Amino acid sequence: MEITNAIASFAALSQDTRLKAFKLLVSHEPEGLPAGEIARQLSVPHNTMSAHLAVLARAGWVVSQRHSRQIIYRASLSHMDNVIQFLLQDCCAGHPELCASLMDSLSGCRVNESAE
Amino acid sequence: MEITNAIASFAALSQDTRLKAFKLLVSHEPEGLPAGEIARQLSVPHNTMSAHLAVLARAGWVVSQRHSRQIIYRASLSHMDNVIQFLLQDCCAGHPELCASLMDSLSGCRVNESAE
DNA sequence: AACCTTGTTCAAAAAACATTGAATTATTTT
DNA sequence: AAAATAATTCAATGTTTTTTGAACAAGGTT
Repeated sequence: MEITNAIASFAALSQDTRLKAFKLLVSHEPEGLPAGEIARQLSVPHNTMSAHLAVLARAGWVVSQRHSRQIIYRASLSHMDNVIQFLLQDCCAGHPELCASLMDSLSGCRVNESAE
Repeated sequence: MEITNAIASFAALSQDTRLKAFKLLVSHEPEGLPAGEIARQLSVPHNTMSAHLAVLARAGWVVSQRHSRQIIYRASLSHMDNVIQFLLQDCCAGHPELCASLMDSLSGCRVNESAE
């Protein structure tokens, strides 16, 4: 991930409505939600929400797909992965102990692993 | 991590000079760097850099400590851990497969692990 | 075709943020 | 105690972002 991309990604999540919208979409994976439903749930006017969703989409956090009259938004988990990788980049190299601690915190999610 | 805190954290990294400064500090762990040296390496005026470092510190990305005339800044790896946990929060629960892929990408950093 | 629903785009005003010259604080050296 | 060094704070300016009423576009329904 380029630094320009990372800046846009962080900027996108640095706003209350957008961060909430993204979290909402993460918790509604993989079905997604229509734009209007997101606006309703967050009590934000439609056009305001639309502008925020456009920012999230431009940054890569969400993807959208028209489904008859509605436009369904979904969180992009792979983008989240990319951003986390960007943060960890120059870190793991010199400091594997941070990665180890992160892996510990993630260990509750382990799936398809033989050893516990 | 509270959402207010997360917003401030993302806002702090959504600016070119600050993101570069943080990355620079990450790659200089655990010694850290004095404020002036950071400004010099990024070709930014001292006072501008000072303002940016204050934002990073307020958000929790960096910590500082006076050392005679200089103020040494260090990246806070634990804060980075917290932010990543915040992002993964409502995600792992329903979708362990993302965590699995993340763990795969982190596997190169494994340390103190018996099985490869 | 007229109408309703769902969403986006436009434009203009308000609010928040970035930048930097000048002044200030803290520490060491002479 | 004066000077030099390292860094922060202040204040003013310019830039960007956020918000929202109004207009527009696309897709269905009657």
